[in-house]
Amino acid sequence: MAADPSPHIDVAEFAGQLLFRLWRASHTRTTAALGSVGLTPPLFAVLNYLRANDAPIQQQLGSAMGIDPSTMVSLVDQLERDGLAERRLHPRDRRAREILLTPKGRQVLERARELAEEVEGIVLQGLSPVERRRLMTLLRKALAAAPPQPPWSSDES
Amino acid sequence: MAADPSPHIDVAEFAGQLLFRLWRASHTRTTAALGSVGLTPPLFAVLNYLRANDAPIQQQLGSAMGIDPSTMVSLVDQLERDGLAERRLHPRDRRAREILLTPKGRQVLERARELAEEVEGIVLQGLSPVERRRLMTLLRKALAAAPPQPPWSSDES
DNA sequence: CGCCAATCATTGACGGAGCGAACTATCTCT
DNA sequence: AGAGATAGTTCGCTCCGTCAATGATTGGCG
Repeated sequence: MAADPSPHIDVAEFAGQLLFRLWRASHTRTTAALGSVGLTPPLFAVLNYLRANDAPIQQQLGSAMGIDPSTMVSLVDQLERDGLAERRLHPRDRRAREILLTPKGRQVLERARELAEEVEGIVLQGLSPVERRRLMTLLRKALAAAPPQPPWSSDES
Repeated sequence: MAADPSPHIDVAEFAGQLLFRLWRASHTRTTAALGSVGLTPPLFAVLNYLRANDAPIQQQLGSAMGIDPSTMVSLVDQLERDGLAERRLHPRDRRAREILLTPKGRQVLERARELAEEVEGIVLQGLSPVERRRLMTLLRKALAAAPPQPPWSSDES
């Protein structure tokens, strides 16, 4: 914490770089941890969304989390194949499929969430509980005010 | 900040997800902005490293930023092709190549840094200057304490 | 003085992931 | 009933990163 203790830890100067590095640190470990319950970060993100929002259709799922519809197909396929979620015909719109968490999906998700929390604890071990909360708050605030995104797809976690 | 104001802004609960989303917001715009000077985020990151560290060899470059050596080859290739950097034989170790910024590389980089700052201003527009600094500080602190990474490669920005 | 393991850079093959376009079925609106 | 929009799906393309193998070079150790 003095002048420049370690020569080759270049101080990343831009927020994007810092965000990326810390995300990557988190992502690597999260991927490993989730693997033990058969999940990947994107699947985990989808399950979390399903946990909070009841029976969304795929399109909602996708646009809410910035995932391309065609990518969402394979994600839901995987969840269905593993018995963690299932498609159900929408009662009023036969084009749409509601996505539902299965009991097994709920169980696996809860376990996965514990694992994710552990990982988070490790990744943020340099911060006190107060600082962690501050960080989350700042991230959320920035995100809420950030101009909206063109549709994307991808990782999460 | 009350109960649940907007239904489909799911509050991402995990730090990893927040980091990812904000990074993605930054990354998309950074990519677009850097494109106007012929750069990509990884190239930009490498140039920044060269700006701060004089004449590193490729292996230093790679390991310092967590980029796979084989990936680094093509990155340096691009920089060399565009005349932004060049390889030079290491005076003492003929296996190694020192990477050097060219004058043109310096110019382009400075311009790119201005662009990156603009993007940062947009992405973090929801935060006051004080909050931005706080965010950066927290990110740096977390990163410094985070357990080291297995070698990776990839984006940055 | 000469091998031997380790290291740097580079290449090529492989696999995975995301994206855009095209297609079917269905809805909505008039 | 017809026109245009929308949900989901499929397919192919392309880009990127990873891994193992290779060639040149170094440094250590008999």
